[in-house]
Amino acid sequence: MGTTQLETAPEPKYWHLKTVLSEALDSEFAVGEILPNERDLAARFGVARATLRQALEQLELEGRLQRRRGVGTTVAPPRVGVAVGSAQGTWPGEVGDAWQPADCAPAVPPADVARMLETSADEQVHVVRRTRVSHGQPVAAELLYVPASSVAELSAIDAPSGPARARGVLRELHRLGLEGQDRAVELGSARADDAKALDRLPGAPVLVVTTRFFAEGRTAAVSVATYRADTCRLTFGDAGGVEIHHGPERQAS
Amino acid sequence: MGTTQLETAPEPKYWHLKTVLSEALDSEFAVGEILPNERDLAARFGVARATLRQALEQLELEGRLQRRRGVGTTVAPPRVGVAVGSAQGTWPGEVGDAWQPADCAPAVPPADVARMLETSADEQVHVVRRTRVSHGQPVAAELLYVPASSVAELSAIDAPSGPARARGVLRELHRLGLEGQDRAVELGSARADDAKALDRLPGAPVLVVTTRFFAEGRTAAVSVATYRADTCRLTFGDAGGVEIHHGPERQAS
DNA sequence: GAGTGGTCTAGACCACACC
DNA sequence: GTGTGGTCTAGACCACTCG
Repeated sequence: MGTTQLETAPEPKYWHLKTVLSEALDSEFAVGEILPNERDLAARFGVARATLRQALEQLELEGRLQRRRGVGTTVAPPRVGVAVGSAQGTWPGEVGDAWQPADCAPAVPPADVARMLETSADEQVHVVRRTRVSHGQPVAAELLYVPASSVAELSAIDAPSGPARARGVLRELHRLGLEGQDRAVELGSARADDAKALDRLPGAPVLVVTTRFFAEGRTAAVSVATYRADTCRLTFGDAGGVEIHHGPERQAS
Repeated sequence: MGTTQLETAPEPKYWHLKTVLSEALDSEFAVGEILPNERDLAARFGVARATLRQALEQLELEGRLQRRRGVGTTVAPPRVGVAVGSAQGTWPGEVGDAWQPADCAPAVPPADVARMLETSADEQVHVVRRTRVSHGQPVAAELLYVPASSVAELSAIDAPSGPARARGVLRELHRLGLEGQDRAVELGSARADDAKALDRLPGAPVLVVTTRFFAEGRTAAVSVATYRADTCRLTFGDAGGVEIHHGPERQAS
């Protein structure tokens, strides 16, 4: 019989589906447009809904789609560039930083943070909650851990918690001379409280930026900021925040 | 593994399962240890395999587990800190960089890269492939795009492609004075070729680091590096690569 | 070959947004 | 209400690793 061409195509359906959808997004849909619902799309492509969802999940992970329960699936705008700090470093709350202090309360930090702060395992520190908004959307939630030793002059008259306390802690922190900082980025999944602040479901993928602030020869504060991974592109360096637009195509080739 | 009752829980099963498993990993398993297989685990927790898998996927995303087809699910070691470049910036291939040049070939860059390089949409550039190894494991794959105008003196005698060509392109690049660089980090999913280099399945979550190198008043080269998101923590700043341990890690039990 | 994780199906019900 | 995405089930078969 004729030579049958080597098939060699164990490419998963959802992967192929993702490619097809990705190309359709580029050519046939505008940003913000609503896609057909998952049941219709699955039927149209002749696959089970679960398979279709696997493709959609990948596209959402890459920031191409946005899905909202009760609403539908929409085409996401390009990721926004979010400046994550200049090389020289600044204290949280100094002029020009994009964070909005929300609250402050004493708490025992997680073990890994306590290790960086060199506090004992059960020692309370000031925890300042802040959020960051870009283009009208919340993009990040932060917990800033400040040991009492870093804000020794903090007025005992101020309220023990609340936004006023948060401002007081930041103000006292600025009295220290910032000697340097250290940053790390990794992938994580949103805890319930962060998910709420970011308007996502728990478990949503986030970029976790851990910053250590050095002053007086030790770690004076630690910031753990969680950014929405679907909508954010973190930018570093002197030109941080500059417009580097990624086209509709970045991964497929 | 006691049967938790506590209804009134709009908390999804897989989420609760993830919490239970996470705590079990902290207290009952050592790094590298093999977990029971998915069918047994699902039966033990009284859920469908798909639900159990949803919990495992999250834990893998957080770098707690490693799953390999045909082998099993193992407890992952803590993420390795990978230095992603100092603030002052260096050219790719200068002394001390952790990349291994693998290959070089001419190709037309993706549209977004072409935009940064300010080359025309169909103009070929040198594409240097490099890989990065840490602790014996491949952690990143890179494509470095170098327009011909940045390496004008490149000897026409050299081979048009291959490792020797890669070294030649890097050498010529160093003749330019590096004026600055610009970096962005975002979440992506591994293309087929990157997945192979990283020993992962296509679609695996990766951290994409895009670096723009400036020289002579323009963008002299662009690097797109994809890091394994499950095993890597990207570190920035002067103390890059320093040990900052995250998470409840357990060495042995 | 046996055992593993990866893919896929065809249903079901739930939580949420909007009318 | 209706319609959406989110969760869950109980199977099936495939691709891979290893003895």
